[in-house]
Amino acid sequence: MTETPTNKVSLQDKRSQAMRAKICHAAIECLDRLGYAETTFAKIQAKANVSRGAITHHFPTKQALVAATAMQLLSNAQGPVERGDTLGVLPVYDLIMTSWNRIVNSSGGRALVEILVACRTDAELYQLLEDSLLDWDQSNLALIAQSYTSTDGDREDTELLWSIARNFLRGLLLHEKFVSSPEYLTRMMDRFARMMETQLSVRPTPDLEIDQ
Amino acid sequence: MTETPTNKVSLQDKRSQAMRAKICHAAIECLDRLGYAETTFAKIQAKANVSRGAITHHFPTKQALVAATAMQLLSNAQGPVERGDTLGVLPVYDLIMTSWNRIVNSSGGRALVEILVACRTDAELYQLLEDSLLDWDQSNLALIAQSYTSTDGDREDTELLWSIARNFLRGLLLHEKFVSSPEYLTRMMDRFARMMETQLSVRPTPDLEIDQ
DNA sequence: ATAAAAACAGAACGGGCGGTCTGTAAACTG
DNA sequence: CAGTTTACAGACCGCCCGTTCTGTTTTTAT
Repeated sequence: MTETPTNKVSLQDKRSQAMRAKICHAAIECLDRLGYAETTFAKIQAKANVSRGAITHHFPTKQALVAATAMQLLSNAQGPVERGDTLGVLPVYDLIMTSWNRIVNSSGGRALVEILVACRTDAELYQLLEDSLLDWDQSNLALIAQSYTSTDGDREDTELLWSIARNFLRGLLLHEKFVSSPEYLTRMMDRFARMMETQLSVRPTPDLEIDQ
Repeated sequence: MTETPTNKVSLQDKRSQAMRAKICHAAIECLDRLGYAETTFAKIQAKANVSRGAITHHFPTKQALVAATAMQLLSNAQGPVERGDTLGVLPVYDLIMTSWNRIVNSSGGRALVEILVACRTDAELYQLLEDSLLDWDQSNLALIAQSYTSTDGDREDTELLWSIARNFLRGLLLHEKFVSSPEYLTRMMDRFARMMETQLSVRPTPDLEIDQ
């Protein structure tokens, strides 16, 4: 069934989704490069090369746009943790390093932090994102717990450790510009990853069913 | 001696400094409660109960005001790490807990994070604060290294560990609103503090000279 | 084919922002 | 005590922001 006769996704839906993705992509770049405050409709419009009406049509308010952008970022940030460059499960050390290099310290990761910070003081934005972020957190922890386990074998401890790692990496993002030298940041990452290695390990019996 | 003969600090200087402190204090509250973007001259003016002219007289631009606020926050955040409630040096576990409760997760700590985030994308603000923040970082690490030491006795390792702790606590601030329950946050703190306990310890020979 | 609805396009607008500018009182200087 | 400087006070302004509103084109339903 290559051709789906009863095409649920109409031509309009496709255009719509493409436009929304285009706008959100531009929003991510703006958030990363300009920060939340300077991320304005005009800037997004210019970067995405779309009209003003297109933006306001799809996103009635700025918070709605940012919330939609955040949700897209979350779904993007979900997968790559486990399947990095290699097909199998990464060693703990590499998991930390890859999370930093590919997820947190990326355009999307930095944009997400901007949004998280904005959520702290923007009640409307917070309300739009609260549920999604809690869900993401849960499923992200579950994903980790599938492939990794605390040395004491406790499921909750595994999740705690990974939560700690995530928060450390996010905090590192704020500190990055004020680190004395790039090498020092490398050493911090190395030290943290080595510390985590002593607490966390790859689950001895990997999942039998591996998708794709 | 109400009248100090060789008065280095003039009456003007006193008024000036008092006004600046008043404005910065209001700025801290605004940054904490409203975030950087919504922290505006008008809001600060209202919260501090001062005139608009007073603010613009002391701080030519918003960045200058925020930078001055940040410097005040840094000097406040420097001391309390070591001498918490007790007079002596805190155990590592308590050091972590106290740092969170009294420093990072305080009005000033949250304001500082807002400023750090703003620095990432505001070149002018970054330039004003770069040196001060690097200096603060150095002296903060030195302060810790005075009272604590890595289990392997290495000075640099001590600093790395404390840098890790600081970044974790800051990251936790971003995540705080999205934690599933307050107890979970407590458990994260406990888990992290216990992990740090295995790496860091109170220096066996405390400093002989203790100021004040 | 035709009507309705959705997807844009872009002008318009009120408000609040950061920054400037002028006026006044207090504090220093000689 | 005169004269200058500093510390405020508050009006003012241009700009840009988020939002709204009115067309125009494209898709969809009948």
